[in-house]
Amino acid sequence: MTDDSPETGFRFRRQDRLRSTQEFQRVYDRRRSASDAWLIVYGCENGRPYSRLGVSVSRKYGSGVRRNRLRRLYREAFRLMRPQLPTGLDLILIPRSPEEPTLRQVQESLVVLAGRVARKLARDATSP
RNA sequence: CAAGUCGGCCGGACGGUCGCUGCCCGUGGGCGCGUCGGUGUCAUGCCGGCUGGCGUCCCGGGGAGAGGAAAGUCCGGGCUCCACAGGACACGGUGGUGGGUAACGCCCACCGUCCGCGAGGACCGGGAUAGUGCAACAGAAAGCAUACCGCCCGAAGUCGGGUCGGUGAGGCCCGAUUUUGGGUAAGGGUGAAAAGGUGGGGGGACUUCGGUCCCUUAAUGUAAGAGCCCACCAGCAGCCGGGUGACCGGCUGGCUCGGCAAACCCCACCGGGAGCAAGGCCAAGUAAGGGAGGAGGGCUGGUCCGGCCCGCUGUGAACUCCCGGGUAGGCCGCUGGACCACACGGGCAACCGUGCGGCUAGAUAAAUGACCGUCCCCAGGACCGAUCCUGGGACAGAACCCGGCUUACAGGCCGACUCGCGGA
RNA sequence: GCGGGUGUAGCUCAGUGGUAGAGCACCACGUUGCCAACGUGGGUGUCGUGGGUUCAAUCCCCAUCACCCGCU
Repeated sequence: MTDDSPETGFRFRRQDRLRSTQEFQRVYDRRRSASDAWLIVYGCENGRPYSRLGVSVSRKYGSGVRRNRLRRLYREAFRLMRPQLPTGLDLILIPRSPEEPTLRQVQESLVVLAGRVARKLARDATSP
C-alpha cells in the first residue's frame, strides 16, 4: 500500500484532502479549534502518519472568484508549511474575515493555530 | 483639428522555481485479479507466456488546461426518460411586413410613427360598430351633441316709474324681476382630452338704416349673433397605378368625434411534461416491518372525453399518508460539435453552399494555481528632460452541450460615416 | 437545476391607476423645582433602481439590484 506513505516534499494530492461529509463531521464533532484575525482551524487526530486538509468557505465571503482565491491560498499555505506542521491530524480551515490575506500571513497563522490545536488534543490524550 | 454616431476586435506579454487535474508513451516499479503452460507441496505456492493480459497506485518523459461575458437564468433547441403525445376548454407566450435559422421572444432588410442639423436612434398587431369597462380634480357637459347657464322673441304675474283718465275703476308705454312657451348659429374662465387645424369672405351707389341695385370674387346667412361659405393641410371613403407584402403615390367625393386594450376581452400563431441530481450499470447494506385510509387507483401541472397500465368481495390488493430502518460509494452519460480557421461562390444583409486544414477543459469538499524577475499601460511625486521612487492594472471561475438576449467591465486597437472650423 | 415570494416613515406593517396612511418611536410647546407620565401640534417618504404604456404609475409592462423561502 502506497496510499498511506507519508509524503515528502511539497506535494499536495487528492488523498491529502478531506473529501466526504463524514470526515468533516468527525473533525467538527471533536470540537477542538483555534483562531486569529485571519483563520479558524479545527483539528482532530486521523490515525495516519500524515496530516490532511479540509477547506470550508461559505458564500458570505464573496463571489465565486473570491472564494476560489481563499481556498487556493489555504491549500498553498498548507502545501508549503507542511514540514512545520504537526502530523497525524485532520485540519479544517475556515476564513475569519472576507478580507483577502497574503500568502505569508496565512502561512504564519496556519503554523501557529495548528500547533495550538495539536497541544489541545495532546492535553486531552494525557488527561481525559 | 475638434465634437459625435455606428460596427468589429483584444481583454496584459516573456522567463524561472514549486505545485494541481485529465490524456498519450514506457521490455520502469509496487499491489490485486484472470487465463494458459511448467514445476513443487499434505496444503497455501513458485516461475514463465498471454500486442510484455486486465485494473489500480507510484516513477520518468511528452503534450493540454476557464470566459467574453463561463454570470443572471430571460427565451429557444439538441439529448434522456415518462403508461406516444388525440380532441375540447382553461392557462401561458408572441404580435408591422418579407426573409434567415434546428428553433426562438433572436438576427437581417424594408414599412410606419416619434426624436436628432446630421451620421443615426427609440417603439410596435386590430377593435373608422363584437361586447364589457375606466377617465380623479376641475368643468355646463368626459359616450346620448343633448340637456344646462347665458342670449333673443313672445305670453302671464309682481314691483317701480311715466302717461291717459275724474288724484276713481281701468288702459297704454318704459324698466327690473319671477314663471313659462319657442328659437339658439355669439359666449360659458375648465381640462390631458370638448364633433380636426390654419387663413379668408371684397368694392361702389342709393337709403325711410330694415334694405335695394350694380361691379367683382374661390367665397354669407339669420328676427339677432355662426365651424354658414371658400381655399389649403390632416383624416376618411371610392377608383386608378406601383410593390411578394407592410405600405406608398395620384384623382374624385362627403365635410368626416375621440383616448386607454403593457384594463377584461376578441383575432391569428405557438406550447405534452420533466430535467444530466435526466437516465443506465455495478458494489455495499438494512428492512422485507408497524399504523391509518382504501373498491377503485395511477399515467407532467388543471378540468372533461378518448387512450394505456395496475387492481377488483379480500388472511383486505394496487395506491396514498405517517412511523421505523438502510444508502448517499464507483463507472457510463462526458465531450467531436447546428465546432473552429482559411479560400471560393450565391445573397443588399442576416445567412447558405463547396473545398481544404485543425481538435480546442472535463473537475466532483469540485483541477486550471502560488511566488519571483523583466517589460507594457495608468495615476501621483522628484526633475527642464533622459531617468528614478511609490501605488495600481477591470468585470469575473466551466459543472450535459449548443443558439440568442440581458447585465457587469480597467485600459486599448481598427474600420466606416456625420456635423463644425481652418488650409490647399 | 427547477420554482415561488418580498422590498413603502427610524422600526413593524396597510394601501390602491388620481397629490401616500396606522401603531410605536422622534421633534416642538404646555404641565413640573427637575425627570417620567399626560395633553396639544408637527412633519418624518427619490414607495429598492432604471426605462416604457398612460393625461396621470407606489400600483400595469420590461430590465436590473438586494434579501428570503421551497423542491430535487
